[in-house]
Amino acid sequence: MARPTIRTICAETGLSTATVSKALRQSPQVRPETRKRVEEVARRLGYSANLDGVRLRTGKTFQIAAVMAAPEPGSDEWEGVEYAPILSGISRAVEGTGYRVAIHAVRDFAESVDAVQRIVRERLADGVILSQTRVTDERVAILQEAGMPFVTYGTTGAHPAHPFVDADNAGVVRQTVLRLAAAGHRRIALINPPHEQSYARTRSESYRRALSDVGLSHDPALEVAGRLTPEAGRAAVMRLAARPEPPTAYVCANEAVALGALSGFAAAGLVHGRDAIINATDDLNISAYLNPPISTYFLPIHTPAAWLGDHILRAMAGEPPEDLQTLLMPAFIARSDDRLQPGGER
Amino acid sequence: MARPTIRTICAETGLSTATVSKALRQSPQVRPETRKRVEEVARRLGYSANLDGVRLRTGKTFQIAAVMAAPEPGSDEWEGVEYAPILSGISRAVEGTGYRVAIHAVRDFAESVDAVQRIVRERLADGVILSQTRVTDERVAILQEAGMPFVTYGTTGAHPAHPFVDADNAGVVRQTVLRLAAAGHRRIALINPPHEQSYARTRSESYRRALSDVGLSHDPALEVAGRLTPEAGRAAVMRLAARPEPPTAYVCANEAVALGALSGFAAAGLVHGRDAIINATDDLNISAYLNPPISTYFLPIHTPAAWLGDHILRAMAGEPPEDLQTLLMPAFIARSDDRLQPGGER
DNA sequence: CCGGGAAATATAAACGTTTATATTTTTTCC
DNA sequence: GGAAAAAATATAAACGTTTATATTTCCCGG
Repeated sequence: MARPTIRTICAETGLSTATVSKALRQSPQVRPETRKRVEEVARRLGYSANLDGVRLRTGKTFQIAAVMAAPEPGSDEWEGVEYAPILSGISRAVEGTGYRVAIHAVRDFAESVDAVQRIVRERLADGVILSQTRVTDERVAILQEAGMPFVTYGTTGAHPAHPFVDADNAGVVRQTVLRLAAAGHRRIALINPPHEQSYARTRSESYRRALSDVGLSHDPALEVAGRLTPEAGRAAVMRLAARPEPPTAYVCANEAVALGALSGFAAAGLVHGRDAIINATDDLNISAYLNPPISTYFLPIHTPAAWLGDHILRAMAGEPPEDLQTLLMPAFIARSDDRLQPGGER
Repeated sequence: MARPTIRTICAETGLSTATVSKALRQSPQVRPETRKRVEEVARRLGYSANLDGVRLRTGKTFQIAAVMAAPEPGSDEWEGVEYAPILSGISRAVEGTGYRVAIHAVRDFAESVDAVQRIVRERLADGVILSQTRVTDERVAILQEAGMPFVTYGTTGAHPAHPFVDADNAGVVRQTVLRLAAAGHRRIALINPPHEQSYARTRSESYRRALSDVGLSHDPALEVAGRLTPEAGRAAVMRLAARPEPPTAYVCANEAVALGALSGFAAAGLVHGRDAIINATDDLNISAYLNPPISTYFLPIHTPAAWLGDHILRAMAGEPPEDLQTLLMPAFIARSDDRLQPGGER
C-alpha cells in the first residue's frame, strides 16, 4: 500500500539498488535484458522516483522560480494580470520535463532582489525567470555570478549578455510615431511605465529618435511615466488634454493603460477618431473590444511565455546565452482609428 | 564557503546533531542556554535548513499545489487572467510560513483530475487549491479519500463538506434580477459559464428563482452558456439582440464577458443605458473604465485570494472544514446605467 | 581449461535532516 | 552523601536516491 521505492523493486527482482537505479535511468552499464525486467516491474508497481531523494542526493531541485511582481493588494486595479497566461505558458512549455514552476511573489524591486538572493543562497531552484527588468539590474549580476541559469522577460544593459525574451518595444514605438506623423499628427504623447523599468527607457529613446527623424520636436510634457493601470491611463489623458496645446495622439504602453485612456476620452470630452488617437501594445486582444476598437500592436501573451519556457530549459541545459535571446515583433492590427487625420471628422 | 549544515554547527558548538536539530526547532528538551548558543552560531554562519533533507525525513513538501486551468494558447483571448492576482494573493498569504505555491497548469477538467491524482500519489504537495469546481467534482472525492488538505475556489455538492471560498453568486444574481425587474425590465438575459461549472448551476438556479419570485416567466432562450471570453460575450449579445423579442438587460458572468458584451452593443446598434443594461461581476475594477461605465458587483480579486491562502494554511493545520467555508458578497457599485428604464431615454 | 580483461552487478557511503533509544549529567530528596 | 528520578545530551538509524568502489560473472584467447 505504501508508495513503492527502489527497494521494493529490488525485493521484487533480486537486484541491488545500484542496478535498479541505473536501469531506471537507462544507464549503458546495465544489460538491456535486466533493464527490461526492471522497467516491467516498475510499471507494474506504479513506481515513480521520489523527488526528495533525488533532490537530496543530486542537489537538483526540479524547480523553476518565477519571480513575479505582484501588485499591491490595496490597489484594486487591473495591473499585472498578464502574469497568469505567462505562468501557464511557461508551465506548459516545461511540461513533461519534470520541472515545475514555483511562484516567488514580490511586492517591489527590492523584494525581488531579496528573492533572487535567497534562491541562489538556498538553491531553491535550478533556473529563474525574471521580469520587470531594469537597465542595470542587480538581480542579473547576482545570478550571473552564482552561475545560475535564468531568462529575463525584458532586456537589460548587462554584460556579459544573458538570455532574454522581449517584445520589440523600440520597433513598435518607432513605427507608431512614423505612422502617426505621416497622418499629420504633430503632438504625440507617450504614456510610459515607470522610468526605472528597462523598457521605459527603450520606448522613450525610440520615441525621441523617431520624432527627430520625422522632424518633430520633443516636448517633455507629452511624455509621462507611471504605473500601468487603467486609473493611471485615464488620469494621464485628462491631464494632458487640459493643456493649452493638447496632444492629438496618445501612445499607450499596454492595454490596461489604453482602457483607462479611452475612458479618459469621454471624461475629457474627447472623441476617439476625431480628436485623438490611442495606440496600444496588446497582449490579450482587449483592443478589439474597446469602444471604439483601437489599432494595436498585438503580441499574444502565450508567445513570449512559450519562449521563456523554451529558453530557461535550454539555459539549464547549458546552451550559450547568445542563442537564447528573442525579440518578438508584435503584429500591427489596424482598426477604426487608423488613417484618421488629427482634428478631422469621422 | 559551502552552505552550512547542521554538522557545521555541531563542529562549531561541540554538540550533537540531535541537540542542534532540536535547539533549532525550539524543542523544550534542550536547555535554553544551549539553544541560545546554537541560535547564535546558526545566525553567524547564515544557516538555514536544507529543505530537501527535511522533506526526505518528514515527508512534508512545503508546497501548495495550485491547479490552474490555463486557457488554450490558441485562443488569444482574455480568459482566466484573474489567476495572476489569485496566485499572488495566495503566495502573499502564505508568505513567511515556509510554504511555496507551485503551479500545476492544466488544459481542461480531465487534466486537472490527472494532476490531482498525481499530486496525491506522488505526494507533490501538502495542500491543494482547486478552482473551476463542478457540482459533483471527482477531484474533491480523490482529495478527501487521500486525506490531503485542500480548498476550492467555488462550491461543490460534495459530502462531507470541504473548505471553500466563493463569491456569493446566488446573491449577486438574485439582487440583480430583483433590481432590474423593479426598474421595469421583463426580458433579462443571463450569460453564464459552461454548464458543467458549479457556479453556472448556482447562477442559473438563482436566476430562475428570482424571476419566478417577481412574477416573470423564464425564457430558456435568454439563458446562454459558454466560455467567458470577450468574444463569447459579444457573440451572445449580437445573437440575442437579433431575436424578435430581444432582452432589455444582460447579466454577465464576469468582466471579460461584459467587455465583449458592451462591444456587441455597438455592433448590434444598441445603446447602453437606453436599449439595455449590462451588469457584471467584477474582479479587476474594469467596469469603471468601460464606455460607458457599467454597474457592477465588485469583489476585488485579492480578497478571495487572501481567504484561499488563509484556508489552506488552516486546513493543513488540521482545522475542521466547517470553519473554513467563506462566501463573499461583492459590493454593488451603481454607475451610469443604474435606475434606467428599459427603452427610456438618457 | 586456465588466466586475464571486460562487462555486469553488488556493496556501501553519502546527501541533510529528524527522532527513537541510549547514555550521561544534573537535580532532588531522604 | 548517595540513590533515584529527571533533565539534558549523544548515538545511531532512517527517509530514497545516486555513485564511487568493490566484487562477481562472463567471454575470449592461448
